[in-house]
Amino acid sequence: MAEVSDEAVNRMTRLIGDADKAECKVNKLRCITNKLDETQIKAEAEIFKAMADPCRLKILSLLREGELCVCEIMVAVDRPQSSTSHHLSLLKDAGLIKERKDGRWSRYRLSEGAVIEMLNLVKLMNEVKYG
Amino acid sequence: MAEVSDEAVNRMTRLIGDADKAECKVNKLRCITNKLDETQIKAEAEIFKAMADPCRLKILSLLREGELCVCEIMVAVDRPQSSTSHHLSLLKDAGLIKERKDGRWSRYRLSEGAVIEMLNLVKLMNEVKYG
DNA sequence: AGTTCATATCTAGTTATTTCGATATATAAA
DNA sequence: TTTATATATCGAAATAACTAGATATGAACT
Repeated sequence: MAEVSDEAVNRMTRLIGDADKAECKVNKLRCITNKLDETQIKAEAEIFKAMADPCRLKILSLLREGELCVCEIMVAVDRPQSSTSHHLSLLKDAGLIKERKDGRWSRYRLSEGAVIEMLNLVKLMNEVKYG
Repeated sequence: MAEVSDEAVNRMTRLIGDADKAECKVNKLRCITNKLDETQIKAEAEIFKAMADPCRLKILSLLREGELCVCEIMVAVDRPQSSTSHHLSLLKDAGLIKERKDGRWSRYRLSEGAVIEMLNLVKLMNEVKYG
């Protein structure tokens, strides 16, 4: 009966008592995670990674006010040009901001869509946590 | 007139031409970021950090199905106990999940509130990004 | 008290990220 | 075509995060 016979099933059997039920439970749990597309999960993690930095969150907040070029952003966040540019390219790769070349300037703006909602949501979550 | 006389203003002056206008612009930009509470921004970044890992995203997805104990989660995500436990404590510290002690078991569930919305939002963003 | 089992914490090795100066690219003006 | 300026990219050092084995804690059972 046991098709998935491994440590996990043994452990689950000790937990539940019945070996068949245990195997069933393990299969069910594995089934949920197997259904999750590994590539998609990674891509989603990348989006969160891009937002997981104070400086980049500041940049996103700034861009809520409108389009800005790198030299304006670096002044606002008070970081050297290379750092600012690097953060911007991470945000761009994650799809959170868009770039528009304009002569020697690169002007950045928020991507249309869910970025602002995301910022609002996390603010809310934080308020709930402390508040 | 120049109260904030530094490199940033000089740079902005070269950009804009007028020194007073430049100072004004720098002040305005700095004002936006200064208004952002450093502590709050860091706390928000911590929340995103907690979500910025494929394994932890899997755990959160799992917990959408309901409360689970560590030994069930470690089976589902196929990681050793210590790693699983570590990820769970990060998620808990970020306020994304809640713990309930039950004998020798620790049972975890999603925090009420915006966690699910966040997961839905990032999924949407990813779909928009690729299509 | 001793044993067992679920979970947490510690530790060290590895890998990823952040940071910023230096350099490269590219546009525009002289 | 030289010069200046805005931005990107490189490189290397510092820091942080992830991983997993080993050990510790703590509850339940004997």
